[in-house]
This record gives sequence, C-alpha cells and structure tokens, in this order.
Amino acid sequence: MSAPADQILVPVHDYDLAATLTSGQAFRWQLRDGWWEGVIGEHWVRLQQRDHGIAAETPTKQRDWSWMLHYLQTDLDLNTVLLTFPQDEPMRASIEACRGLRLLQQDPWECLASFILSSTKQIVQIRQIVGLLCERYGKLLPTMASHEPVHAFPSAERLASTSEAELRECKMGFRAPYLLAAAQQVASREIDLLSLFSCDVDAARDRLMELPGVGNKIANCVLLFAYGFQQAFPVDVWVMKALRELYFPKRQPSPERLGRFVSTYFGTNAGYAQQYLFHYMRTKRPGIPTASIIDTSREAR
DNA sequence: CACCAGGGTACCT
DNA sequence: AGGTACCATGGT
Repeated sequence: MSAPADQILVPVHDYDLAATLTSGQAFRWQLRDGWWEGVIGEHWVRLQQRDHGIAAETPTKQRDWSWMLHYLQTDLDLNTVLLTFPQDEPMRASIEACRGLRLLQQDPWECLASFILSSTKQIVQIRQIVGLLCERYGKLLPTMASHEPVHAFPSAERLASTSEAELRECKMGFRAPYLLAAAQQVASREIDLLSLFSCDVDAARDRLMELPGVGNKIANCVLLFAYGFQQAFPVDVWVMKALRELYFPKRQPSPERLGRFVSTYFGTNAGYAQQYLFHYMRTKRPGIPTASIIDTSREAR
C-alpha cells in the first residue's frame, strides 16, 4: 500500500481502540495489517493504537480532523465517567475487564439504519448486511493507491429510491420494508434527524419510535450512539442477561420495573455503564472465545 | 440438527 | 395491559 497523504497522532489515554470498534456500536471497522480500517462520514481512514494515543492516516490531505475527533470522542475524560458508575461487583468487574472502552458519536442516519438492520441478528451478520448495503449503494470514496474500493454508508435519499426487493438482496430479510420506509421518511423530511439534537431525550425517543421497525431498544441505541444521550440504556438480550443474572437473580422484574431500575440505579452515564456490561458479557465471561469477537476478517463478498 | 442472534409488529386474550 | 407467533438469515 502506498503512503498516506496525511497522518496525525491524537494524544489520548484510557482508550481501548479494539474494544471500542468491536463492541457492537459501529459495524464497519476491519482490522487489517495492524490497522483498523473504516469510514467516518465520507472519509476513509485507518487507525492504530499507540502507547500515547491513536495514530490516523487518510488518503487525502485534511484541513482539520474534527470529523474524526468528534467521532472518536477523544476529548472525553473517561475516568470522570467511570467514577459515576455504581460501585458494585458487576460494574467493578466490567471496568476491570474493559477499561478504555469508549462510546463513539456516530452519524444519526447511519446509526439509525444500521440498528434497524440489527434486530435478532448477530453482530457478525449485521456487519455483513451493512457491508453489502454500502457496496451496492454507497458513494465511492478515495482510498490509498492499490486499496480495494471503499464506499460511504448510503444516504437516505439513495436508499429511498431503491425497492424492497433490491434491499432484500442485501440479506436483510424482513427488515427490508422497515429500512425502506425509514429512508423514505428521512429523505422526504417527514422526520428531521438533525432536529432531534435539540430535543430532550424522551421527546427524541418518542419521535424515533414513530419510525417503522424502531422500538424502544433500537431508539435507545440511536440516542446513545449517535445523539450522545448518555442516559439512554438499550436493553438487548445480552444486557438483559446481565441484569437478570447480576442484579435480579431471584425474580424477573417487569419491563417497567426494569426501566425504572436502570434509569435510576446506573446514574447520569447509564448508557456508558450499559456498554461496559454489554461488552463484558459478550467477551470476558467464561466460555466466550475472545478471538471470535475481535476477528473481523469475514466480510461481505 | 436445534437453538440463538444488540427486536418489532400484529394479533390475540 | 399482557402474552405470543411470526418475520429472514446465518452462526454456533
């Protein structure tokens, strides 16, 4: 591979790049030759963990790197966040197992569309579907010479002009009509994703849940991973297992009871704590081979 | 081969 | 309000 046109070393500590990029919040990062290759907006970039920060290389010259710094949230003081977690045994174990795990701040449309595709899918499969979608409908991006073609995540406008049958060819099954309808609503401005940045979390959640294929869990993922509402607490099957095994070993609480528990017990950064529980359950508990989580070699053909 | 996967919806009591 | 079948597809 030829030399990058630009590069930077972002000084940051308490940042586990591998854990962050494989923790099921973003679906396009791939480890190759010791670099994490991915797309942020319309920038192809590759990242590498260093002793005192994160190295980044791009195929074009950058006027500024704010698009990447914002995505990676390198300004955040992680320790301040960790100090707000409840001081119990499960959280202590989670922090010890994955200190340096971060929340990204992603593009709302890409995040929304990706999580519409996520329902009852394993992360490896979500990656495959998203890969196919980008390859077919995403804008071609500049990469380094001799690198295989890389595409941006397709715009809502582009997907709105496809058909359910075409989308099904990307292996998304029954989620195709949901994604198509959501794309059409976003493209037609029936919903304005940018306006949700100025809403409070409950109003934004209500608005997201009006979209087809978006229920409470997916809405919370988008609120947390794209809009930065750090109190949003997605409960998927893994987090549910954590809550039941670690916090409610006796009886199983109703969904409302559970909702009130997580919104009060885990504090102002509940969503961050949730991500630690999720990654801990998925990777560091007995019987889970770490290699199967980190391995991103299987990609869409 | 069953069983499960970062769920949501429609349709039942 | 609270259960349940069903929705595609592939990993384990």
